[in-house]
Amino acid sequence: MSLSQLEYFVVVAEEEHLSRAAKRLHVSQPPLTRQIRALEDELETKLFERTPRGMRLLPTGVRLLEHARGILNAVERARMDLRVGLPRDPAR
Amino acid sequence: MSLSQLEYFVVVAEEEHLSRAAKRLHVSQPPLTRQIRALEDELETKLFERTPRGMRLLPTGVRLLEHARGILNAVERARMDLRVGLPRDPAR
DNA sequence: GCGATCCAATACCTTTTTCGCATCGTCCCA
DNA sequence: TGGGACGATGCGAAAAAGGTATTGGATCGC
Repeated sequence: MSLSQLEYFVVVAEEEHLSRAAKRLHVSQPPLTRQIRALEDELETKLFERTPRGMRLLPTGVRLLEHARGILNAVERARMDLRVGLPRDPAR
Repeated sequence: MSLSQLEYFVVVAEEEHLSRAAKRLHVSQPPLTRQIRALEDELETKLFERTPRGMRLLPTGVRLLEHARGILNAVERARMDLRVGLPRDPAR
């Protein structure tokens, strides 16, 4: 599980569509297919149901989506917090 | 910033020593040097002070350490939560 | 039914990243 | 001043990620 896989996963989950997600992520569709599949393989769970219209989240996917957003937000908070010169508690 | 970089960082911070950290992580020392440096480069901050005895966390590093542990714990919780068969709320 | 269309999946190759081994430079101490 | 213990660096190999082209399959319009 990598952070980019989680980013990919979140966008695919939001778009319910690999090609649109790929466009949003500025990558091509095949890597997305592979990374999503790699995620499913590693977690030993299907995250999406493949339909002729696109990808629909399965219940396990919904659960991962919450986790993934939390993790990515935490990463973003860390980045913000470390931004040079920013004191620990600017209000004090 | 990648999850493995954060794992590396946490262990180096705990050991205050690249070679010992490398042993714990089952990698060799050079990749550790490089990944830590890559992290510092990306965050545009020094995380460790290099001493003849090893590596000592700088204040920014201490801050990142808290974030890193939180993120890695969140990842671990996600993994646990997705483990097959585990219902959402086993108590109900 | 049948071709066109729109999906995701696969094959194949290229590029990027990561890793390990060997070695270096530096500092400290006996 | 020589040896030992650090982290840093050079370099070639291995692994991971990405891109283009293509395939397979389901649906829709005619």
